[in-house]
Amino acid sequence: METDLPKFDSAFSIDFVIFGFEAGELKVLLIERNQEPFNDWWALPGNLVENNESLDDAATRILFELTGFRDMHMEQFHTFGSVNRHPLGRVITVAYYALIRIIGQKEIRPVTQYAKKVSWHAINELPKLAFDHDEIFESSIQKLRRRLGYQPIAFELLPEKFTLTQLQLLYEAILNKKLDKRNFRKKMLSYGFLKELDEKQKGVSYRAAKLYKFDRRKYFKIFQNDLNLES
Amino acid sequence: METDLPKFDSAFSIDFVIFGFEAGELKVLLIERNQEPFNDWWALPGNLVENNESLDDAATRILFELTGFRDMHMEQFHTFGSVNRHPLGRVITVAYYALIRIIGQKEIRPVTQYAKKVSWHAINELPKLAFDHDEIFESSIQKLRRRLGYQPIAFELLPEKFTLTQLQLLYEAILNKKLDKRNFRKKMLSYGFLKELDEKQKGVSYRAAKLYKFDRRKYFKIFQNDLNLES
DNA sequence: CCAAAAGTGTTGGAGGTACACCCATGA
DNA sequence: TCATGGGTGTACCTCCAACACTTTTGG
Repeated sequence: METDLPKFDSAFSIDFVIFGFEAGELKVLLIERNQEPFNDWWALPGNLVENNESLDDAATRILFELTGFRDMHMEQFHTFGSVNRHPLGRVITVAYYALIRIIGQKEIRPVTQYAKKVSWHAINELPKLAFDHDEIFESSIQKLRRRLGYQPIAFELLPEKFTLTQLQLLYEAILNKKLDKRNFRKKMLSYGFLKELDEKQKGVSYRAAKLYKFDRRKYFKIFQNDLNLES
Repeated sequence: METDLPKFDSAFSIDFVIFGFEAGELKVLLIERNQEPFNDWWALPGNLVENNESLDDAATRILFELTGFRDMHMEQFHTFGSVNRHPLGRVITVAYYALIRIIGQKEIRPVTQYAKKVSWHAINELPKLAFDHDEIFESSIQKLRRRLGYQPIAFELLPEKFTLTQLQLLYEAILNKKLDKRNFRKKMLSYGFLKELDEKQKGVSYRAAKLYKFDRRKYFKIFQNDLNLES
């Protein structure tokens, strides 16, 4: 066991639950650890926060180092600070979720020395994770579900142009339940922030669906701010 | 300026937004600092996390030290980690809100050496706060508003026996808007988790109102778990 | 022409909103 | 008896849920 972490008796880290949506399934990016403790286990990607960077800056940097992407939607959702969550010492971790568009860019650039492999895992078939990462994941999915109700996060996971069926499948994957097709479409379109394009799906061997775009400007015009959505 | 904080170039703290409800107003407990930086400023109470305690344990301890109360409802809501949020060095703070029943126990026991005074302030008349505490407060009230919709937090702020008008005033204070009396009562009673008592308000110079109790058991029977409340 | 998914309306019920007056009590 | 808040019902409307068939397209 090596202890190459600076100030390891009291360190901050950031751990990421990185969500992607592909083939109708919600997926999470995991790394296979290349280091004790939990060598060979799957874990959420993450790293330590440097002394001269804010949490959000650290999150941006770490996500870039891990995936090669910038400007992903990300948000802090909980901080985990049990004394013994890390066997080698005290590490408090701020958990973020990130939403990325898998489509088109399947190859995540290989990562730090901490990871042997990086790969997407369907959220219904996750392996047992290292540390307290099961708990972190569980917490992330609950937050995601809740925020789906009042923030336009679904569109961060879809390609720019998408069909209503894709959107519905994504909602179903996040909420983990079936929705009624007609009701779903009616409601989504009634909001007025989906822009119908003059374009159709390509390469399918059945009737091609219309493509839509999320109109962020209209969305924010309709919901001045997030909070106006409720009561 | 003294720097008596241990490991001050990278410390954790917990800051509290402690809410109370009194005289129809939502209030927050602030301390007047007795120390540089921000000597004489009002600030949110808080303290450093020790190395051998989890965040929630630290929160419980700190809240007890500050107020003399245990078993208050409290919950972490965000972690603030700008590099320069504390002028003397890097301090990452995990913000919690706590809900306490002011009624009957107006005297908060005097506090640490960090505070000259401790007092309740109506949330609409807050002074400018030290550090980034304005931002932390703002964030807390938004979380509180949202959680009011799906968690039984109002009852943590009211005395055990309360009138429907008190409950309504509390909702109005948190949501910062007027509600319709008849609709509010109808809806609250329709949930079925308020127990009407054979008792009335005392000491008022007008018709005394019926008292109610929150029936936690029924609440959890009705809403198996928090998440079932939505969609 | 077949397989596959796209696309489309109506109805009933629940719940939300708007709204105004009489009642009970203590001073 | 008066001032103060307590307590109550109805009508409308919006939104949600349930539900099945026809259309389009590529192979």
